[in-house]
Amino acid sequence: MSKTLSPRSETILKSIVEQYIARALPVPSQSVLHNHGLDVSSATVRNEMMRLKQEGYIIQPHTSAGSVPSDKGYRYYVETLDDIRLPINQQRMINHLFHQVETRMEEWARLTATLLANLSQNMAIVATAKPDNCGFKHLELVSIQDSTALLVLVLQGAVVRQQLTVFNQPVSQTELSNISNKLNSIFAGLNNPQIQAKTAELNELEKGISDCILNIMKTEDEVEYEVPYLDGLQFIFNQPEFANARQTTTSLALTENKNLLRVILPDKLIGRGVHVFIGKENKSEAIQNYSVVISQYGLPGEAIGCIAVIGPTRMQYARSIASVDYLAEVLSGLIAWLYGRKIPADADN
Amino acid sequence: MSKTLSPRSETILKSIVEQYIARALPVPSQSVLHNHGLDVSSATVRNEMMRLKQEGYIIQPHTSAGSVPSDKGYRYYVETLDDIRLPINQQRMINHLFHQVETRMEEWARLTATLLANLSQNMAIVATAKPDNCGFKHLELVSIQDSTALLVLVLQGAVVRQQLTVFNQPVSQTELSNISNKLNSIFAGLNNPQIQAKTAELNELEKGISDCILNIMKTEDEVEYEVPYLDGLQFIFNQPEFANARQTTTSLALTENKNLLRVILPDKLIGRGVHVFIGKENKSEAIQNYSVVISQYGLPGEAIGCIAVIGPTRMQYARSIASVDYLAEVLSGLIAWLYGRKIPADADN
DNA sequence: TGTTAGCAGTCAGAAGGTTAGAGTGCTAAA
DNA sequence: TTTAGCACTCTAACCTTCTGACTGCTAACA
Repeated sequence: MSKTLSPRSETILKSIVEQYIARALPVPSQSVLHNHGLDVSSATVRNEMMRLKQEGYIIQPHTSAGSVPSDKGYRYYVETLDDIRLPINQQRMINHLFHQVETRMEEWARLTATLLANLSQNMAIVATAKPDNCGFKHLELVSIQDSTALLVLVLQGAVVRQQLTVFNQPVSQTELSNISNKLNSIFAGLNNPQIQAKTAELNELEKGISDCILNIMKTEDEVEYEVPYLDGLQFIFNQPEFANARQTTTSLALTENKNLLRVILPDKLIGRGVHVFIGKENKSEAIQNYSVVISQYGLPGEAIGCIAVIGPTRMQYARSIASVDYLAEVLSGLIAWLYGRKIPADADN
Repeated sequence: MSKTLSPRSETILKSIVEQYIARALPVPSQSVLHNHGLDVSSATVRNEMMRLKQEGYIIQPHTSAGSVPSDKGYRYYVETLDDIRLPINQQRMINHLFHQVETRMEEWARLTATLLANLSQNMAIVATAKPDNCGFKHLELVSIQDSTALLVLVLQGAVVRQQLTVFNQPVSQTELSNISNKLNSIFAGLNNPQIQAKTAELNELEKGISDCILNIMKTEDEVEYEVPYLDGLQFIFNQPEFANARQTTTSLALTENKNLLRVILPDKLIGRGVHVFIGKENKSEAIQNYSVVISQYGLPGEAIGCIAVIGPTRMQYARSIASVDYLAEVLSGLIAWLYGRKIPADADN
């Protein structure tokens, strides 16, 4: 899609994008000159800028103003970015922090969200990895009182779900243990339809429990992503461009909180790696003033989660891309480990 | 603390508070007249308002402006409120919704937060009920792969906690089951120090597991409240008084998200029922522009949670108080049921 | 053909001044 | 104690003016 610009044009565009990202003010030709050590006059830069404007890479807010990158300008900038790896010391810091919560899975997403938000200085969203087709692993019934029990269900991928179960008559812990033992041996490793097929051989009480299990598993299968972890909302609100657009921002970031993932996800994330959607490139109108840097993680075909950074189109793309990339790698490594798969070679250094 | 006002003064103050709550604009004497059918002239109202101002119930932003209630004015208003029960149809709606999630405990807090936010049209915080002294109930070890197991711990009050455990050598599911059976019979019903006393009689592998258990239980005991559920942030941001105070609001509501509970909780919540803290009455400076309507719920001495509404001092107190009151009752009923206690008589109609 | 100096032209935003009217505070009379 | 009436105050809206930051263009130059 990107016509190539001459090296000088590219330098100028790059300078404009970077200065605008840094200062959020239209960039005048003088500043471009000053920033990059181009050995030409501001008039020459102006000529080039005129061409960039004609080709749609930059926009002038008004006649006597400097230039602001357009979505197309940002796109060119992102495509010509190089060296977007996270600095080694930050990688080490991340590894260290993840090592500390290695055994507490529920912390993985939270930590990722916090790190991602702070690294990118933008809002971060982390959806936990969900098994594609969740299989039964283990059941436990713990008596809470006479006729109420806590059903604890462990599914594939170490997903734990609990639910209260109320019986018509009192059921002792011994009976509960017998039931769970029986169901554990019958259901081991099965998925929803397979379990459904087995329910014929159960008595009424067991049937009730298995219905409960099926219900939970069905819910798990239907949900596309878990409720995502969110962090760094404050970065969005502190952006100067949103100083007067409170309403818009608010409705985006908060009201839609729960379906935010649906909003930012494009129809299909094709292939692995980091994807960037700039402004109008987003399918959802609600975020066409924003950019999204997003990546899936996990084991394709087994468990897929996704992490993303959302910020103004004027965001630090290099930082965001590097952060998303690295954290997706780290999470993929953890998931692979959890599923007993080989950790990808580049995820553990 | 409240000196009583003459009936007419009270009517005027009430009118000012209510109009200011409704419109967020200083209330002129004319509007007071118009609002309440007082059979006097605006000059008379002005005289009364002058007295209210001198006694600190209302404030004038500037000489030629209408009146705005002070914290003291709001306080008087709240104390003289009557009939602050939730309408029956709303109560029924709430009961219905809770009935639908009765068995899914993790939904209780989320639903409460959503309801509270929407009923009060303000930000709602719900901290789940935490057992005072959490006792061991049940342990389960589920093999994840050769030398990794998922430890699922059920504590008193149907609290479920999970954690991965990594062993030095492979451990089979049979071995794991033996260990969990043994520990279950030894630890049943015990609390942290009691379990610690029993660890002498364990072998190394079991010791590792019990350390893990102790660790989780210790963490549970130390945490005062769980990470609270939050909803209705959008209501705060849409308040007109925060249109230009983005920074302040943001730092309050988002940055401090995690310790928000600590911020809003007064040093000691004495007694049951709903408490209201208006503006400067709050101990934490960060929320001295806000009002907090808060109530504990649960079983005193066994499991205590807390729910609160936070909004501008210009909030709909009647609605908020009624909502907090009723939802705390409903939650208390659920907790009582969970703990096998009698449901308080007034919580289930 | 590309580069540059120079300068006219444009426009946003700040600064300053004016005005309208909303609302009070006070006074004097009922 | 209440009220009419009026002077006074102060904000917010609306001008106008001014400044200076930048561009866009032209004509000369390499």
